[in-house]
Amino acid sequence: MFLLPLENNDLKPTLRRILDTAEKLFLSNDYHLVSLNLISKKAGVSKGAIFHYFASKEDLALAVIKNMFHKLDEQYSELFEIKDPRKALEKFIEISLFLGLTENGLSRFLLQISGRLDAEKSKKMFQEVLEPYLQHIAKLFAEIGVDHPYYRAKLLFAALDGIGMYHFLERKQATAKDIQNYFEELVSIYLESTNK
Amino acid sequence: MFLLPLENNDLKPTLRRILDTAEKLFLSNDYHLVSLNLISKKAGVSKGAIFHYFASKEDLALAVIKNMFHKLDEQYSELFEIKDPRKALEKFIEISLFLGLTENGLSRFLLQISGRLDAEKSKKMFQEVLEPYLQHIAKLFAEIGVDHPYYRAKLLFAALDGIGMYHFLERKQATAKDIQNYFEELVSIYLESTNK
Amino acid sequence: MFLLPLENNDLKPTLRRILDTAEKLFLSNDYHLVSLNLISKKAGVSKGAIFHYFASKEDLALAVIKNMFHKLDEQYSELFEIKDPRKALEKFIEISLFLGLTENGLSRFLLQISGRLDAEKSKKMFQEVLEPYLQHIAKLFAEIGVDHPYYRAKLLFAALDGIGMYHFLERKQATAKDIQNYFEELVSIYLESTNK
Amino acid sequence: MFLLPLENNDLKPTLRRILDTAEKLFLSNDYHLVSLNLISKKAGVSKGAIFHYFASKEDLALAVIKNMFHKLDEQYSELFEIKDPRKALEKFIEISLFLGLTENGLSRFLLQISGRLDAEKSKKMFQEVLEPYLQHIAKLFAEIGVDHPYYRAKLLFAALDGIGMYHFLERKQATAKDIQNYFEELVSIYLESTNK
DNA sequence: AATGAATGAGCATTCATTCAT
DNA sequence: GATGAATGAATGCTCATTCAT
Repeated sequence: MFLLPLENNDLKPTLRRILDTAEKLFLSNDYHLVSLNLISKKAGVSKGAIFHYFASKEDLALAVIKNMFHKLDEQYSELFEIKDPRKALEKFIEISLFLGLTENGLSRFLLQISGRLDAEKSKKMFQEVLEPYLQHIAKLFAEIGVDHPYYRAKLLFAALDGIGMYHFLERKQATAKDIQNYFEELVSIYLESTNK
Repeated sequence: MFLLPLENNDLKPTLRRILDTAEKLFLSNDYHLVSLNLISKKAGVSKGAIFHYFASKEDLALAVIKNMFHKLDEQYSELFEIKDPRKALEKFIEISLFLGLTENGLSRFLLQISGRLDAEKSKKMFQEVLEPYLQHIAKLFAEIGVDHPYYRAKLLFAALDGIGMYHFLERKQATAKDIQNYFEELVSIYLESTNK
Repeated sequence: MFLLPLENNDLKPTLRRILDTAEKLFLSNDYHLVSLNLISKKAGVSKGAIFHYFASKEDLALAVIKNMFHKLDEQYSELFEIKDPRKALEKFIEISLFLGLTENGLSRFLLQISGRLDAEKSKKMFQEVLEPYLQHIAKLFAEIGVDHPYYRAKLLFAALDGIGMYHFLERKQATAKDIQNYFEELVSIYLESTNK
Repeated sequence: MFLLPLENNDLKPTLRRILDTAEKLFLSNDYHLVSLNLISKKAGVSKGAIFHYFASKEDLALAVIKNMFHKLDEQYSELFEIKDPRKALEKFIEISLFLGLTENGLSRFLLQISGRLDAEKSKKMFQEVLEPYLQHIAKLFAEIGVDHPYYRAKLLFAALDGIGMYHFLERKQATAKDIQNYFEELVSIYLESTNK
């Protein structure tokens, strides 16, 4: 959708295992608790192999983030085929809620990595991986006549990310009922309150 | 407001200095980068003194969180005097936006500590420090006739926390104009779309 | 003689052991082959203890160097009581030959540490530990009427250090005969060729 | 002059590049900072290629040393044509001063490699690369009637090497004036004080 | 002959924690 | 109450070396 396609199939098996293992571990644990030792052990490769492919742990983390957004692109690809902006936004909320509440580590991971980057790099990461999504959703909000479409898009993203975080804090798996209720509320308030 | 009062004045100066220093450092830096060594140096107390008052670093972090929410209580205390629920919610959004966008470290810190706690402890922390606020805001939403007041309250909190996080990722200080726009959108989204 | 006295007796036993062990190891082995692991093991202290006293391996190495020059000061202290500059120079050569040929690692160690320091620090180290000696010897050469006393002092130091290095390369312990011959040559050429 | 001729032209380009790159890097950096990775990258050959030609890093370093002394032979070759031993020695001092003060890495490199070799190998290296030069200069000293020609030769070498080392420590580029003064002093010290 | 992926031992350093004083 | 010396496990990272191709 927004990022260049990544030929996952071409990756060397060792690299493949490193990326997959790192992703799984980074998403569900604090960055500092995921040591390269742990990754190498779980991935069944030597620690040296990690450094053969990545210059540093930070580099690996960044690669994992990009890789994840590539995968997200596929999940969101069906949005493009929806012509009606209101329907497209509903679909976006539906997909995001599902992704955010089932696999809630991405925002947390992003936040933590950002805390280790300098301003320049963090901004760059934001613009590379998040801004394209934001722009797209803002355009849809503009089409349905929202006053500040970019601000509203950001608030929607914030709410979606935030909800995942709250469930993480509560250690409460969202039920189908929860998701249904969030969905109804979100659609009701973010999409219906347009023509003020 | 929601938490037991803490007799700050009674605190021993050493303890006082530890808590204040730890708070300042934890809020603006990654948990792992704030070593007890650093805290003890900046606070001008010995490392041993920290362990005299807290059983572990985690314990200190938890104490800092509680202490911060006590201070937040004061900031939100004026909410109580507002009778009109709609006005009270507007005030809440206004205060939270200001706090969240000027000093955005709290949610990040909470999230990071949570990542180090087991399910039981994280849930307990959530219920002690966040749930009371959520309940209060949910009650206000109920008063203005919202369908799922608790879900809406959570979505509002999520949006407010999330916005701070996005500005952190972007490394972009929110301008007065930004805050104004967020405020208008939030009010429009969360307060105007009541009577469906 | 040139450096402030160091109250060795006041040193904590742990620090004492670290310094002594590091000195012994650094003087007879390549810097990189002397790991902190090795030092801590041979000294019978924990690795952490080293970092309790020194911020880095480089810091420890620098401390060892200063410590050694303090000890050298004691060896050279008798020079001060000699009034006749020619006799003083002879004594200096005698002491230096003995020290340089029996314990020949100092120059090598100095050279290697210097290679790891930036220009500023290396120059500073030179001026702190070597320059005072050079100045003193240059003054003695001036007194006996040498044309370029500072250059000659440096050449004498260079010859004395260099001889130690050559014996190190040859792995040849200098015999009493060797020392006697070097002494005669040095005195003959550096002290007799004055009045050109 | 002293070493067997090396048919540089016959060397395979890969080997040629490895040797040249390694020499440049070893002469200006600490042995441990010059990794095979670095050499292979700078030389534009694979790491495996290095191991194709040399059994180990140490082996490569030794080869570089031999190669360098072959090149030095060319620099000193004009000495042979000088019949007057005093003139030959002056020429030797002049060349050595120039080489030692402009490119002072050789002695340091030799010393460092020696620190990693066992006694046997270091002695062998000394005898192969340095001893021939020493013998030659000692013979010249003998011709001008010096008492201990071999000791004096060694002291001259030591002074020449040592001077380079001092300039390295001081991080002070020798000026034309410095070289002139050193030259005058060295001639005065080592050549004028013959007839005791 | 030459590549470069992969290894694993080793390194300097960090840090929460303990404990004698 | 308070100090700070001492510990030792763990971490990110380097690097010479091996080996299948």
